[in-house]
Amino acid sequence: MATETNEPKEKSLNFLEEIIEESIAKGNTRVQTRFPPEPNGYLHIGHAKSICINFGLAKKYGGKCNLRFDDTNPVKEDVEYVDAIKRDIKWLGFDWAIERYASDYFDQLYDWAVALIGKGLAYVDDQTQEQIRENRGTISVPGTVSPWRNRSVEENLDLFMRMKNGEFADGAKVLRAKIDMAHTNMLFRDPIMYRILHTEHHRTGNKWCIYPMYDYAHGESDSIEQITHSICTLEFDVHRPLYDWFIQSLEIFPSHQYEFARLNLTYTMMSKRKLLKLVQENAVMGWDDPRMPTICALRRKGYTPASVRAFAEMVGVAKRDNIIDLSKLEYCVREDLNKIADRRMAVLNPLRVVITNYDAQKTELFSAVNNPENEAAGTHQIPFSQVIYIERDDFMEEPPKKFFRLCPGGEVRLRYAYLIKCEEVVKDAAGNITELRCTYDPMSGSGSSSDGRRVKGVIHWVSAKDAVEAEVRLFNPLFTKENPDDVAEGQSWEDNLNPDSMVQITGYLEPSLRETPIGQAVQFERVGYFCPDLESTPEHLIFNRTVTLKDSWAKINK
RNA sequence: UGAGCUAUGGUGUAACGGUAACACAGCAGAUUUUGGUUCUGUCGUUCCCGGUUCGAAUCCGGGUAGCUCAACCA
Repeated sequence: MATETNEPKEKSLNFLEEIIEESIAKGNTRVQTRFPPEPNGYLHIGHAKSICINFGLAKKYGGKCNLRFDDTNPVKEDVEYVDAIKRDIKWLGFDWAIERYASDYFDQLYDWAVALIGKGLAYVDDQTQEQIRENRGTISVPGTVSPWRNRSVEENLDLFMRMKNGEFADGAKVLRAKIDMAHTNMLFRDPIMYRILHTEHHRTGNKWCIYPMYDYAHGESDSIEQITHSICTLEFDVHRPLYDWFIQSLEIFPSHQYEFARLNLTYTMMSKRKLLKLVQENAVMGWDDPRMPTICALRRKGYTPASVRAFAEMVGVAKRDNIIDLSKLEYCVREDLNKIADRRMAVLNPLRVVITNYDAQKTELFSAVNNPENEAAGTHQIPFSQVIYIERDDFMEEPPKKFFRLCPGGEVRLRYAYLIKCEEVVKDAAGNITELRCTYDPMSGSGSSSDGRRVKGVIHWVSAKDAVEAEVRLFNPLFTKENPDDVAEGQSWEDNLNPDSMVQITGYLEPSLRETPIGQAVQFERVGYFCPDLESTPEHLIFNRTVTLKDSWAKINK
């Protein structure tokens, strides 16, 4: 009886899940991943994808995901970033098995370097940075061997120890792996393992003046933590052979690296280095400026963690370069907010309306549902009086044929309140509309009308004397270029900055909006989703636009 | 001009030799106390050329295009 078509369709696996399931099939049932940020900046939506992948995979296969800070370069790193990163991961809804730092492994890493020297696989090089660069060759021409490459094990051991002891200045010497200066993979041309940096480290202080490079530290850290699946982005693909080389040379736990394509979003800059520059040059208000793609900025704008997770799920995981429509992210946010956000009325571009046959002294309260999609959300009261504001866009003196809202002689429903009819348009000397004079149907309060007529147009409004004035910020993409990361040579991001990325206006809000908690988005009817800003106070409300509604009425104008 | 990675609708992601699917965007319509939400319909010669096969997005050969790599960054 049960037909095949009714069977729930099995969700297909992404390539990482396939790799894991294959290894499980071979008997390797343990799954251990890690999320390894460098604490040199704030996490952004691209990291959110990586977090969802790493924590998601671990959860799906009954494994664990570690948080490991890749803090091998003290000149760029800071505890400020460590704290922010932890906060953002938690906000996204994930928790790590253990928290580690590459710097926890500095002693072990040093011992392993000594072992590699002992095996004749590493040597101390006295060449200058420039000489090393020149002798590395290029992509098509082989490198040149260092004159120091054949030092004895004893001499290397002695020199490396003295490097550690602080006998040499920054840049005087480096420790290099001895591999192949003619290798087609540039990373195999005797990669640098340690450099001298007389810099205080945010965790180890002044204990070390030599610091391991990424290639030497990362795989080993994975190995120490017995990571089974070390997942990173595509640009690390060329590093994998070196990752394997160190692990094999050291004969330690064989972690493996797998690469996926990083997330790109239209009109969004994703390069951490460039984002830092935006902050440093005050092009934005800070890392959590609502125009930034950082997780803390999304939080400030009122995005929900669930919507970001849904987005990560929706974009999938693959190995080809991609650029995802920003509309996809916004869809995920709206989808979530549609279900949970309360509706409120707010007028952002006010037009004064006087209801001539309504008692000037009177105030009525109308009951409005908080969320038509969720009855349990309840209702709230909205004051109504003789003078109200409506949206300027909701009135047209000469309406096109399919315009359903207010026009001279026309009638609309004020949401939750009366039907009103426009009797007169008041203009100033310059011909600008300054006020509408309308009459209302006293019998139309509960959704009915005195004679059973119905109108097609329903508009939002606020009572002028009860309205709360608030700063409302409308955010648009920071960049006009579809892919701002991809700037031409010699061109800077400034050329692509959108001058209208932030528009600040004064809005008139219904009084209940005073009680909206910071960071919680509500829907302003027909306008979009907004949430109170961090800097909002009861005396001075600031609302940020979270995301717009689908703007289907705009096309009626064109 | 070396090596590696990747090619499926406007954008993403599936299909694992058997009639190319899902989502977003777009377009059209229905419902609606907001034109939102919800619902329905619609949109493709799988980068190219050749081969294997009854049958190819999938396998093989050869092209082409895009991306990555020449920090004492990660």
